[in-house]
Amino acid sequence: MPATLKDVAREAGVNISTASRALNNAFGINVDTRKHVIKVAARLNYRPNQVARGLVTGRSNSLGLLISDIRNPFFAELARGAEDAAFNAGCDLVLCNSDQNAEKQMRYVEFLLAKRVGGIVMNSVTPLDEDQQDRLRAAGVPIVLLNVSSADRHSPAWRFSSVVADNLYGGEIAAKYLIGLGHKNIVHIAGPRTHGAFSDRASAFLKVFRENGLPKPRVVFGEHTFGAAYQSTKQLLGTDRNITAIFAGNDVIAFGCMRALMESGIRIPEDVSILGFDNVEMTQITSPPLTTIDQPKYETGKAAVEILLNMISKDGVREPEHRIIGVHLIERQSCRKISGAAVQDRRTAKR
Amino acid sequence: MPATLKDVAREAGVNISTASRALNNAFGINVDTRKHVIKVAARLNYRPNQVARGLVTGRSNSLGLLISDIRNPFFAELARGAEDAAFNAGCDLVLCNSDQNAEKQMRYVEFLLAKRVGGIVMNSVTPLDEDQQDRLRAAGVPIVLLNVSSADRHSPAWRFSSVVADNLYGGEIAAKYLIGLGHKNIVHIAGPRTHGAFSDRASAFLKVFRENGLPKPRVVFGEHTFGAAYQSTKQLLGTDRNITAIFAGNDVIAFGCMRALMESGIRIPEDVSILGFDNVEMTQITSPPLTTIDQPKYETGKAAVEILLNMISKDGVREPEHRIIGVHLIERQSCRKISGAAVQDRRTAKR
DNA sequence: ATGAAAGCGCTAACAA
DNA sequence: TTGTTAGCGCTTTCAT
Repeated sequence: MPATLKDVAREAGVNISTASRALNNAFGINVDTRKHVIKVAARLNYRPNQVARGLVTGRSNSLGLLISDIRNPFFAELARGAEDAAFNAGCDLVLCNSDQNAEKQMRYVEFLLAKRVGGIVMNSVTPLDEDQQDRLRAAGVPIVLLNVSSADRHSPAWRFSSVVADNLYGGEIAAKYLIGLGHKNIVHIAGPRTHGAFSDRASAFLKVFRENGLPKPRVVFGEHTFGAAYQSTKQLLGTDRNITAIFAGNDVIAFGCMRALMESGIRIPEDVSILGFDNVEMTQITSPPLTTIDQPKYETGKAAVEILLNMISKDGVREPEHRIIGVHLIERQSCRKISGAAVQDRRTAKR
Repeated sequence: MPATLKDVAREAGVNISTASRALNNAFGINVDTRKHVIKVAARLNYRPNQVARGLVTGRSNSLGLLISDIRNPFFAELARGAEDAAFNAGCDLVLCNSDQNAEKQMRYVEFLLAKRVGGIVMNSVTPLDEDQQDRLRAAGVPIVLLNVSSADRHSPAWRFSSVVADNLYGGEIAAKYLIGLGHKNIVHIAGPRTHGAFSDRASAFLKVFRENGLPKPRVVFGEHTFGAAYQSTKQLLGTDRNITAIFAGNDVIAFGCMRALMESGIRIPEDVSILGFDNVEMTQITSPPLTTIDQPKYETGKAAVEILLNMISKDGVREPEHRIIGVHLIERQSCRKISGAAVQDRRTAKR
């Protein structure tokens, strides 16, 4: 239905390849011819068929973004950063929600591969088994991983690029902050243990206690959703009423905790302190505003597609690139000092 | 680099068209031949090139989703509904953030058209001028509009399909609810006036006052962002300290208002009541939990791509399809009764 | 049931 | 500077 290059060429009275050159402003073409062709193209409302172009050039100018769920505000921000970067480079972004489910994730990958996307930004690959990971690697498409575990990243088999927040450092400052506030009965409500970001935060968190000879806090792994966190907290409250602080694996989990606490008539931070992770926009408007650990989400998405684009351009075999995004504590009002405790001076600028 | 159909055919010792038939489980092919071809294809890790297939079949199995900003939780939910529906139909979704900017929106459309997407789900087209709208229509691609104004929808020139929340009814119940609670000094902080959803809510809201001979509430149009709403509210507070209720154009706006109120030491709902719109997940965890008007977001996105898919399948000229999604009040704790007022019994089940 | 051949819309040598 | 030609990887007549 739409006009083709052939139509333009015929209408302009030139050869199809001349028309192609005119429209792609290549060298070696008469200025007037070009002007004429362009005018004809405009009149016919010609739009170059990217599908056909992709077939011959072998490049598809589309990228895949494979995350667990766009409804998670963390991923929404990240996706926006990714999309902006892609758009600036003339690429489009195909959105895929895997729900962190290995089978679904793999189906999406196959899907993207079949579409011949130029590259894929995806959640950590850890839910995938060895076979699946091998197939991924064999596909030969540039891949940038998000939320990789540092453990994975140092494994010799690791050949993908990655961009991750400094979750180890984040877990560490979380522990130190809560300990510094004088809390003794702390629980860490984490996300799925298979998820690099959460496992790193948890292990670094625990490490601080271990290294200081402090009793090991309880850790509850689960889905990183509002509902799951709500349930976990409710359950926790049934067995232990002496908790004074909760370190949530991320802000959404923190929100779920807060909800459960509120419903049980427990005050924040008077009765229990809550510390989040991510610094999602909504943390500013909860009551009390959530103290949390900020990680630049938009920049993470942006960096991921920049690396991807970079890998695509130099399409030889390249060393994978790893980028670590810094995190820092944002003190708001959801954590309180236990009386008598010495508080460290690690106050951070409130943004 | 990846194996092609030709490779499979050669390796299997059959003609390329036989291989094609075998893989597409068409009729008229020997069962054993098929099995053999399939096995070879698997061994070679063959993945049919959708780009090439699209070129010959003329259909691209990708859809475009053009919204203002995925970071808006409303759109994130909607996008998820859209993506799920697309995936179930074997299509992929290209994500585009227009920032509700006409020029950017148009560039994205051109982009999607050049990719020969099968159809586009997009925000209302109202920021676009007549010329642009005509070009859109002329492109001949199925389009489903979101957030259309009812005014637009009844205009004879309107030839696009649409799915919209019942914003008129929403604005009406908002007004009646606040009036019923006894509020006299109400402000409506709306989104952009060019945006159908917001203009409908505002006009229906005002209509109730007009029809009841009540003084017209002030309406402030602006961006539908946290920051803009925060600013508007701050400004409002500078000029008028007697406000008792705010009807926010959507939940994100409501969050911005709440933040500004909190900072000014104004209590919700003791000093001022706040009513939102959308029933975003976070409304449950604000303090107090936000009373708001629910609209099914996931379903909206889902319905939009279903209509799109429907239009694509019957690719003749078809009557545009319009779907209206019901809304209803969710009473939580951000609105209070002004003493002495008669409260209507319009309590709705808390979900 | 299978093969041969044309062509989708475009780019990219190679000629002229 | 322009035209001719050969594909990119696939589907789809039309023969066989």
